[in-house]
Amino acid sequence: MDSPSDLFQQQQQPSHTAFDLYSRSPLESTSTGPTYPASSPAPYPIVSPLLHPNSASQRWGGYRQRQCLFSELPVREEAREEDVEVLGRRAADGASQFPLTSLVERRRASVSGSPCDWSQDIVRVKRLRVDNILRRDGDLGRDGIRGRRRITTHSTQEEKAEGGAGEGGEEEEGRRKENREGRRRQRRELKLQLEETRGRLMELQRKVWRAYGEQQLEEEKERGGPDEDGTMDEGAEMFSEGEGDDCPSSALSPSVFSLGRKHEKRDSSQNGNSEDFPEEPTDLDMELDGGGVWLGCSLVEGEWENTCGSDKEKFAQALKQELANVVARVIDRVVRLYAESDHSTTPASVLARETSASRVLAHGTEQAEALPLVARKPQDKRNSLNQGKHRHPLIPPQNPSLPFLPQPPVPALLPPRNKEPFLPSCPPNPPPFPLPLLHYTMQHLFTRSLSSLPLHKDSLSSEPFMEFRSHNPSFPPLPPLLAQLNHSLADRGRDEGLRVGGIGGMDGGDVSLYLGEGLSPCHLKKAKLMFFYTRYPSSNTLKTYFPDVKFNRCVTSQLIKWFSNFREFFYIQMERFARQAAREGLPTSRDRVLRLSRNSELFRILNMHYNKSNDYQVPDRFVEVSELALREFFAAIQGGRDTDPCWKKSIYKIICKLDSPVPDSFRLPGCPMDTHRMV
DNA sequence: CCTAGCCCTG
DNA sequence: CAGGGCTAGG
Repeated sequence: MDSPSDLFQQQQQPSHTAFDLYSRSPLESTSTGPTYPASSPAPYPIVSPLLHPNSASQRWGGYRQRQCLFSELPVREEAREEDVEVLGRRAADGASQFPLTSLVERRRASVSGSPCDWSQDIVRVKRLRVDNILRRDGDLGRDGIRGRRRITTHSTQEEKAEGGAGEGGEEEEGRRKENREGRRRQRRELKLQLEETRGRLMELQRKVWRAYGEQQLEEEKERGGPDEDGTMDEGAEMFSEGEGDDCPSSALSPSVFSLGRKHEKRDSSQNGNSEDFPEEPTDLDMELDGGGVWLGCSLVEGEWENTCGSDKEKFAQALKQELANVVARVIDRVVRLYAESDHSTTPASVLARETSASRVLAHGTEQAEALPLVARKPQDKRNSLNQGKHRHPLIPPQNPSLPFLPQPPVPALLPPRNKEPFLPSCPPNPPPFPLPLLHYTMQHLFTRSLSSLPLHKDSLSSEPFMEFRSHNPSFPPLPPLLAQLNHSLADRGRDEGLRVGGIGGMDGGDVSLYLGEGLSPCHLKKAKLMFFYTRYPSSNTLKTYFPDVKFNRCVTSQLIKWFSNFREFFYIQMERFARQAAREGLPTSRDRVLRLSRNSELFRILNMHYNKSNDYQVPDRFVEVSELALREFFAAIQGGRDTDPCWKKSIYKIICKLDSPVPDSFRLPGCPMDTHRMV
């Protein structure tokens, strides 16, 4: 088993139903904090495994190391917000289309001739650091500054010294002088070592920076040179953001370090415990920067164990904060770099990313305004236009699920698609768009072993998944994954009682939701919701959108049969209401066409059938398609064509061309939920 | 021959 | 919604 699934296992708490999982999305739980995706590190589910030193984090060693390297590069605080923007855009630019791991590795390898260089440097630095700390501790111990054990030893020392003072004052004074001298020497040594360590770190960072910059430049050249409007090179930008200073030596003052330091200071001031930390800045205080360095870096177990209890807690706190921040930033950066490396785009993906991007841009005026000019590249011009049009953060600029609709055969009958299918379900708070992206990103990072989930690059190209936040593109629920991995569970899933036929109620979620094989009530529900988008799904589509189903002939034909039945019901209703309209005459039709409103009986019936629990916002497109079908039936009936035994076939032909892309959230196992409507 | 899709029935 | 018959198309 690869680590990803393990991580999921450790990370996820067992949940009763998929609905729980979906409804307990991080989006929802944090929806009150509008800016959290950018500034608040905590709630990323993906971060949590990192925060458990005993579990997943160990397995993340390699990753942590990378993260450490990234984090030490100059970063300004605002950069995070910018990253969020850029991340969104980049993601829309197709970030999700490639496995991130390969990029990271490629870049990593390209940083130096051999990857070992890095790790060896790091090891050296680490050793120096540990030495440093040990010496410092020793020094501190003698000074009685921190650590209870050290305090006691210190006091005993002092007692001894005082006892000696009674015997001979001069002798004592000399000894004290000696001590002072010794301490000074030691401090000097420490300083020197610190300088050396810093130097190495800088060198390391310089290497990284150079390598990345070069790599980026090369890539720029390859794809036709850097942007002409003076846009910063992304690679350089990545590591010099906000510093305006190419010199990596400024790397020692970025947020990572100051943050680590901040924590320590805050803690000491909170405790008011001057024994733990010196109040006035000393040379040692400077070393906290060094401490920051290794807060930013990985903390090896030995170091962890060496710290005493209270420090542990502080470190744990600081580490958590730091890790969360760093991970978020690193992911953002990697994604951005990664997206940047993708410049071959199909028209379709261009369209998709434009919609997603504009949506992202429209997601919050604050965020949109925070988007630095640097990030606005020429290719985003149209996005900017879009952004201008759809400035309101609550209003998505366009329903991305519709862009690929072929022109309907009777375009005149279809009113312009100006409605917002998800408008009612748009969140009152700015949608935390980076989260789904993060999730997907991390899935890309770690999903290789979860190949059963078709969340790979090609499957995300035309996806309006950002749009679908209300249906919670959170991590795939664990149960299906487990079920896929766990044969006994899957076997149980095959039990007759858990199959669709044997179950009545499914709306509250069912224990059999994700048992890996066969189709569950949840699958049925999902299929019905999918029908809102696609009336004629191919078996490939079905496989794509039911990743937790083990497909065989039987299951496939059952699913196809379901859709066949859905169509049947659909057409029956259309015909029925068309006939009724033909009988009764058109209702006060200003435009002399049959309209299908959401208040109509027909709509109610359709909604009742495909969306029984009414927890899903029926997309406008479905209403439009239904309306078109209704008109076609109506026209055929009025024209007397219904005498032809095959008269429906032409209508079917029309309708089957009106399938629209299914939202990405349907790719996740389980049932997509319009959670917003549930609130 | 297989499959998708429609139709009919229960 | 499932089962079965039927047909068209690959």
